[in-house]
Amino acid sequence: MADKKKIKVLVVDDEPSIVEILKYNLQKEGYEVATAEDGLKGVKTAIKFQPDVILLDIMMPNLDGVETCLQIRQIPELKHAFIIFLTARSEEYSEVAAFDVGADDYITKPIKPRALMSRIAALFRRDSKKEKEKSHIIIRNLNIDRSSYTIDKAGKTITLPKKEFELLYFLANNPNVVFSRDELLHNIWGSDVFVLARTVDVHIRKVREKIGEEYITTVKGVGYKFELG
Amino acid sequence: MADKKKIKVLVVDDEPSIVEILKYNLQKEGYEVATAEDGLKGVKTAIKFQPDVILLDIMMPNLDGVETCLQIRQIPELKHAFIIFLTARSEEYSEVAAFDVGADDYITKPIKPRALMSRIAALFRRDSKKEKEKSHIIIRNLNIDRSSYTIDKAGKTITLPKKEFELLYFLANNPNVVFSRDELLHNIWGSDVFVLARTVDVHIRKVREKIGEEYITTVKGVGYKFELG
DNA sequence: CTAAGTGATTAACACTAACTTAACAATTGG
DNA sequence: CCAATTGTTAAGTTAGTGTTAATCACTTAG
Repeated sequence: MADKKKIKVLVVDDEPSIVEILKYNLQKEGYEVATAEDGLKGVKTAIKFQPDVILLDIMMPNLDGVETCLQIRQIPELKHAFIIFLTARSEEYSEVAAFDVGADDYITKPIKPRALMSRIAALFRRDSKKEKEKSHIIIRNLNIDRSSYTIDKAGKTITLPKKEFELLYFLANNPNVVFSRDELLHNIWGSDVFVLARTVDVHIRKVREKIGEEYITTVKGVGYKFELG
Repeated sequence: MADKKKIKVLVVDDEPSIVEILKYNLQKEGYEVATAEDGLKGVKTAIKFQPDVILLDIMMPNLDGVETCLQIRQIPELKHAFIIFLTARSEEYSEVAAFDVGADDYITKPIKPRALMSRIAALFRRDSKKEKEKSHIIIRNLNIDRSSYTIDKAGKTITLPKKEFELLYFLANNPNVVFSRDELLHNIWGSDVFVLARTVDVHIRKVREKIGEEYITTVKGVGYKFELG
């Protein structure tokens, strides 16, 4: 949950309807979207926008997809952007040419938004197994297990709701460090969520209720910390 | 699962003679073989060919083995491919770097084809053993049998449809680990199928209906897990 | 070939835990 | 002692899940 950073997608297509459909769906999924209507503008926009993913129509005025891709691949900052071609039909020619110029994937029209969304999501999915292995803290007599959202304490297993768990997990990961309510909100809720700072208090209260009062201490005027020793 | 299907091996090396030797030997052993002459082409070929094993020369033009490996590991469909590095001499550096970027094994030149063949074979023997051992799980009072898609519970035998069974089977194989709907979709449905995440809910519902409510628990905002204890 | 059946997926609506807010009580430190 | 800060409780709201049913794709029986 730490990476709240929005993934940027650039859509380059000369058909406004397709651009709109893609833009709508991408934004709905939480991506930051920029668009361009031809290859030339696509390259310019890419330089400024620094996208993580570029969707390129093959057939466009000014610069076609293949040429555009070539140019984009010249730009050092965009070398590692993921380029996906959109092709009208599965022309064997296009497919081969696309990979030759450095495309990473291609999709044939008509585009099924859901399939495309899930394909893009897959690109950025982290290896969940590895993540899960790392996510286990043993501190004092608590056994905090991220993979199951549970706390083991003296043989008893307690399951916490998401926010409560994240809160305890975050504090336990940084023991003896005091965090203000705002810092906690920023780290756990994310930077684009606006809730009252005192909401934290209520969650602290519930965590204390469930695991005991002796772990999280209040530093008046500052915030909370996980107590070691 | 893919017992009968040919195992696909991709050889990436810039020395044609080595490529030929490996190709010949691999084909003789019954593998399906593709080749590429540098890292860049290797990545592209890997995407199309979807190999199970990738043999990567460390020193190559365009992209060296380490970089190639990194790129390949980015691709979701190739995350679980076995990557074996081929190194000129046993350079300490190479070995460390190779494993750091996600290599599964490495072999020093000069290559002895027979040794390599048996090592590749071993990879899949190991894997298939795991599969076989786990084709039958006994957990809590459930007796989950993959070969017949049935669950035995207190003497009663319940047969589940495929998806429902796979879902229960997967969760039971990783007890106490919470999986998001997306993770379940990718692990059970596969990475190239696009269904709504909430489809999982319906299957969960049906499994619960058939085996009882006490096994699979919901972690709200996260996903589902198989409950132990 | 059609009918009936099974399973998968989607969509719609119902429901509830979790989250947020607000209001008031308790406590802390100056 | 009093102002500020935090604790606590409870009520309101929402997001997430449960559940049912309709639809679709496939298979099977007649």
